[in-house]
Amino acid sequence: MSGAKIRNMEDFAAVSGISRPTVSKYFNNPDSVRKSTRFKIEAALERYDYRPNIYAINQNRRRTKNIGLVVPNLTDPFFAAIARTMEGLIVGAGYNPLLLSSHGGPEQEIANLESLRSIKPAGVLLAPLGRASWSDDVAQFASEIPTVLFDSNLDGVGAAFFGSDNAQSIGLIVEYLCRSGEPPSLLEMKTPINPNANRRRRAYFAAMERLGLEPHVVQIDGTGWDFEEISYTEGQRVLEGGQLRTNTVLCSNDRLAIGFLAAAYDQGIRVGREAGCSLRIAGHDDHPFSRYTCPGLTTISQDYDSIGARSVEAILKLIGEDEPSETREEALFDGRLVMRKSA
Amino acid sequence: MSGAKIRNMEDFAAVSGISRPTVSKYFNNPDSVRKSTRFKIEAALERYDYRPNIYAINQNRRRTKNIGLVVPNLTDPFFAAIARTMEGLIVGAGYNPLLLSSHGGPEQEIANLESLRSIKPAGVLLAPLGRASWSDDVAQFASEIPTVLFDSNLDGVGAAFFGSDNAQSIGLIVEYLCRSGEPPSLLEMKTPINPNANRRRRAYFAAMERLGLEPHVVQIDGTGWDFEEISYTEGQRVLEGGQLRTNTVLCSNDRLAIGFLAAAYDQGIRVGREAGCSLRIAGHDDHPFSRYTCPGLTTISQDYDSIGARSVEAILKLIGEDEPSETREEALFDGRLVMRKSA
DNA sequence: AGAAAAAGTTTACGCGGGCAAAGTTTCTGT
DNA sequence: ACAGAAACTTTGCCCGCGTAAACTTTTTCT
Repeated sequence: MSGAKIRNMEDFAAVSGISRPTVSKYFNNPDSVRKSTRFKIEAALERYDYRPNIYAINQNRRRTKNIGLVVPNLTDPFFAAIARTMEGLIVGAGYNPLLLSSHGGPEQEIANLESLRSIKPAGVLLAPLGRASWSDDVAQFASEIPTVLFDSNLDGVGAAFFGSDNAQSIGLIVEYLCRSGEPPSLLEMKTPINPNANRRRRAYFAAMERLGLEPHVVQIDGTGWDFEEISYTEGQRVLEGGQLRTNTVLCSNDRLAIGFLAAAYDQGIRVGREAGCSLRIAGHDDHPFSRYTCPGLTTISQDYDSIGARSVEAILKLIGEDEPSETREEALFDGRLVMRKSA
Repeated sequence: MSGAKIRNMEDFAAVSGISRPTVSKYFNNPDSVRKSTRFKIEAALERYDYRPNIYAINQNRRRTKNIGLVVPNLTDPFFAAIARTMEGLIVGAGYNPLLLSSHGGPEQEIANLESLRSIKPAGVLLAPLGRASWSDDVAQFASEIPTVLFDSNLDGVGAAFFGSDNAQSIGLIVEYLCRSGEPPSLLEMKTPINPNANRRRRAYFAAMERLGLEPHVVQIDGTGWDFEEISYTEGQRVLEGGQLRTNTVLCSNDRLAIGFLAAAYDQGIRVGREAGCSLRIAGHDDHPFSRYTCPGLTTISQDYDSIGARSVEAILKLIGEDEPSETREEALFDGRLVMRKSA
């Protein structure tokens, strides 16, 4: 790096021996200039390490190179993980991801979208809060800025949705549980935040019916996102009150299962499918921590990779199009049974 | 909202009946204008909902209102939690947080800083990777942009550092363990990524010495950030090989403890301080899941709130100053013993 | 080699606001 | 009521880059 101070593209163009408009062209697409000039510019780049001013660039562009990535709750390792993979894909496509967490509140979700709006993102990937979301506001946003939903759906909102096929995955684990032991009760929150919870309940009913068994749902009280705490506290009550009809419980998600597992442990109940165990617990989502619960949690692993990849793919395609296509793309991916020792 | 389209501050100034420079002043600080004009502007704001263009604003400002927040790994709930509290504080102070995760790699850490640099942040809050960090590059960055370090320190880098007092916290838990049972061995990774691990080892030695006991360290192999996996796998070896000198293990952090707990469970070892238990396990950090391990993990709760608050406070002060003060502020906060059933 | 095509250069303007200077109006305090 | 301070208005330039038009140079191809 030389001593001369490069303050802007003008200066940089001067030292590289290329005109400013051409330099500008280079930064927008290095391949759009002749090879020889590209080399000149890149040579200068090494000597002076100049970078175009992002704010000046974006002021004049309609579409920036930013892609918003909004998740309900980064504290939940599930979302942290999926956000991470999507971030990688976005960067790989030459865009700049902006990660925002709604921290479980619809106000924050809308605030995030508003804050993204002022950044003029090329597109937004949104995992909505679900039932708690202010759908109308989200829909309004999605109608103005290319938006793809993932994880949980809001009917008709956004240009596409990718998530898990709860019917398939719940069917899979219910069948497994019935095949290998007593049929499961379903443990869920009475007022679930996430619409997936409702889909899972319906899937549970369908699966049980298919097997000719009577479904049994245990609903626990509690609001908010502190799932483990809720199922830990309420789980003790469920266990003490003998609310379970069989020795098997399918929790609507792993975080509930983790709390329930702790509740069972505290009551001295041995969990697992081995001899000497009096309770089987299964979950759904394959939470990063589920591998290290005691015993390891049998669960469903969602196909994060596909969901992430397809979502990013869709938003990129959407960005590329001039006018939004009329059809809303929707795809559900199969879950995979992860057998551990809890059930 | 009226029909007239407001395209810029000029238009908005017109409809609000105030001159553009004064409107500009208002947006920079609503209290800097007379009350009557503020009302006029705010009235217009309700009718037209105009927002200044962020890019145009930042292009001309020396210091933007952005504060970078870089953590080593958002997948780690510990950092997710602390990032969340800091985000709140930053927003509360009228700044705009930009959350970035280094995903455990020094390249990504530097890439994050570089990407922040081009955004011209007012300041940056950085929890460095630690030993893995490219210190020189980080130091270079910190010398150009107001930077405050937290969680793990890099000597002399940045204007301030806030973290936990490992000497105090490790002393506390070692004393508790010795008082309540057999003295602990220390379980840690052979090549820890985080410099806190080294401080904790030294603190362990010091505490044991103070109590007139002989320290005993068990170092396990493994690289990367997949702590649970490492201690789960290696923990089995440790337990089988009888590498423990007593029935008590202090893990360098909760994530290691979680893996080790799972390893013990798999071997049929009952963990806890109750009768019938043959192993006590303690951790450090009070990981969000430590409450739901089986049994609940006895650990040290770091004073996140203070660390977060002081870090944000420091960066705001730093931003406010014209010239950086010469002295590097450094403060360590006490940990709190969290007693659960594992030890 | 000659001509068309491709790429680069000059020149000029615009984006949406920050900011400074000079002048005008409105608000304080006595 | 009046002076001085405070706040506001006008005017005008600047930031750093995108981009268009008109023209010149280089490349490519028959």
